[in-house]
Amino acid sequence: MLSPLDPLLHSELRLAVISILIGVESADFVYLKERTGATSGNLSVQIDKLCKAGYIDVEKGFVGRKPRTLCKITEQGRIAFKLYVEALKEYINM
Amino acid sequence: MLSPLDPLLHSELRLAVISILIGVESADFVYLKERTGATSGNLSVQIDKLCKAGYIDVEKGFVGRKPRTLCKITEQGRIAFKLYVEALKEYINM
DNA sequence: TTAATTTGGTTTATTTTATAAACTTGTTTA
DNA sequence: TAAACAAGTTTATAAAATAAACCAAATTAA
Repeated sequence: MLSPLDPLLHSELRLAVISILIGVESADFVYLKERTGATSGNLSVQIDKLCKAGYIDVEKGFVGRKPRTLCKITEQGRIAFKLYVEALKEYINM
Repeated sequence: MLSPLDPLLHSELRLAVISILIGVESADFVYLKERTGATSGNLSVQIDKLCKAGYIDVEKGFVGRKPRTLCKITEQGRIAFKLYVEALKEYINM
C-alpha cells in the first residue's frame, strides 16, 4: 500500500517554506513571504506550525530597529522532508 | 516563484486514486478502497470530486447482482496529473 | 511636529477540506 | 426469516487553510 504523507509537509505553503529552507543557511520572514507569495497571516501561522513540529528553528530579533524573524531548517526537518519526498515518489511513480 | 499545486490533486486520497488509475485501464470502488486503505465514505466523496472535476469517468452498474462503480482516468485527468507532478518537482528539487 | 503610511508581523474569524460515523438498499447466509 | 454482509451514500464533525482585521514601532510627508 502507499505510504502515508506527513500532513505537516503535505501543505502547499509549508512545503514551499521547507523547500526554500532546504537550499539556504537561513531565511527571514520577508524573504519567505516574497518567495512564496503568501500573505503575512498565512505565513505566520504556517511558520509557527513548522516550528512547533520541530521542523524549523525560529529566531525573532531585530536588525537595527526592524524586527526580523529568521527561520532555519532543523535536522528533524530535513529528515521529515526526505521521508515525505520518498513517500511522494510512490504516488507519482518515480 | 513556485508553481501553484492543483488543489484537486494535492490531497492524499485523491492523489492515491489518480496514481492508481494512471496505471490501469480501470478500477472499481472495492479495488480502490483496498489499495488505498480509505474508508468507503471518504473514498466515495473523493471519487465524486474527481468525477465532477472531469479527471475521472465513473460508471455505476451491476456485475451479476452486485453494484459496481468503475473508475477510469480521463485525458483531462492525465494532463492535470502531469502538470501537478511537474509543479511538485519544483518543490522537491528534482 | 504631528498626521499618514509603511514595515513586519500577530490574532481572530471564515471558509474549505478531509474524515468518520451513521445510514441505506439490496443480497447472502445461517 | 432474521441476522449479517456488501457496496455504497449522506450527513456531521474535526481540522486546515486562508483571509481579514488588527497592532506596535518606525519612517515619511505635510
